[in-house]
Amino acid sequence: MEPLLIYPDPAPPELAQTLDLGGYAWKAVSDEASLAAAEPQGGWSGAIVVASDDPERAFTFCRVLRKGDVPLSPLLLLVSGAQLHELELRDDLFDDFCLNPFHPRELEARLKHLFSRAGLGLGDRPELVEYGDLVLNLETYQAAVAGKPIDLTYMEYELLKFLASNPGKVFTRETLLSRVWGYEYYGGARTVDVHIRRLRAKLGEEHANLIQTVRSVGYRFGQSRW
Amino acid sequence: MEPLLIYPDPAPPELAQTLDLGGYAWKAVSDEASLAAAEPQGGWSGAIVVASDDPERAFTFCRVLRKGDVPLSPLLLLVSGAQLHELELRDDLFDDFCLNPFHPRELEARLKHLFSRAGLGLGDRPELVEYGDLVLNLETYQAAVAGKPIDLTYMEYELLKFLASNPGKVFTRETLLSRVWGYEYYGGARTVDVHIRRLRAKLGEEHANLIQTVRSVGYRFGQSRW
DNA sequence: CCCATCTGTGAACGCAATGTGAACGGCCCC
DNA sequence: GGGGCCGTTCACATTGCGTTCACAGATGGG
Repeated sequence: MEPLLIYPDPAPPELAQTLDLGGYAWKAVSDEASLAAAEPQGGWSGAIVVASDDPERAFTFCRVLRKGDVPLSPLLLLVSGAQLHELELRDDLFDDFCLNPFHPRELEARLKHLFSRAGLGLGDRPELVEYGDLVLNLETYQAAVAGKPIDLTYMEYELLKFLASNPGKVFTRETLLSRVWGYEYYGGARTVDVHIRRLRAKLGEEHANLIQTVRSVGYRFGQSRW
Repeated sequence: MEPLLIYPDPAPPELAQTLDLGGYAWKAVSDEASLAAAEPQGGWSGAIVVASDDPERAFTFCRVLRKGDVPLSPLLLLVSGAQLHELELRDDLFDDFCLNPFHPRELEARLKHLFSRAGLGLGDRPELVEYGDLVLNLETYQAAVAGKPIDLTYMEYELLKFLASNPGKVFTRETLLSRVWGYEYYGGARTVDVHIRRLRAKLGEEHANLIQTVRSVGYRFGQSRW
């Protein structure tokens, strides 16, 4: 079996021990940069990301994994109990999570379950985000409105994807910066404005109202559902 | 949102309490036979099966759920730590599991994650403030009276939210200024009057009396308890 | 019934939040 | 190295709306 990818490097001793005892091959990496170099011949079989220490960096790492040429899955996240609330709105970043400190048997059970389900091929449906006339194809990074493809840059796409994945919800600029851009941001909340404006322009006059301004709060995609 | 199916009946008190506190609708059934009869109009939104007590029967129950006309998912399994090994080779019976006794926050996090993955963006029900015909959606910053959306500015919304969150209570203008506008706010008390007036106007003639003037004191939302 | 006080009302002002166009600078690919 | 792409930032225009004011109407006490 191909090795598991562990983040960070060095892996926590308990984790390393559990994996070793369970007979799993694994390799730890310290950051995104060393990902490619560390990748084994046959690729990774899955990943475990420990988020207890530095959640932001861990989430960023997950994001990189998910956006790779071959999205890495299954992805198991290790979080402390106090950080459970941080999982919200980040469900797309991982397949399962486990509380840290963990019970070795629980971790093993989750790994087995994940691999089993991955083998069932449940994940081979085309991943689409749809809302009204808008369609985002997550596999091909293409977007279309009313059947017509529109050309989005990377950031535009990511922003639209996030918004369209949570229709009706209002997000502050700060939230968008941290969830879409992925790092704590210093300065320029206006960056969001500009991207919103370009999105509206590319959506076309007819669909520009898909993104609404909520004054003094932020932006909202689509209509609320009552 | 459609209710969750719980097995067995009666549901364990901690589980019932956690679901109630989390705002989930649920219904417990005692066996496969009573499944059809208990099924709600819109079907189930998911299921939680407690396997701690009688694992065999619980797994049988899961099997029935999975083989129904409409396979029930997501399906969350509650197991005790000692039974983790029983999960093996049964991965197809459930989507996720949680150790029992469980931490309420972990259970909620797993539910949210499951719903999110299932693509039912409905996993997180909108947080609402309701009073009579009035509904405030805290996530979308939208308000509606008798089903009709009304357009509120930021301050109007905040003021109404505060009032509607404390129905029947009388607040002085000073209190409102400090609680809604902020403690450090130095402004004329008449500002409150103007916002109240605009709120009444937007609520419509029929519902303007939701906000009552208490002369020489302040304002009250909703009916007094006397 | 009158006056003091409180509240409702419409309009006006001014600031802060957002829209908009343009320019800068990093990055990658010819 | 140069040129295009794209994310970011800045300066300026615009708009929304929170606040204030003056006055009218309402209320209640004596």
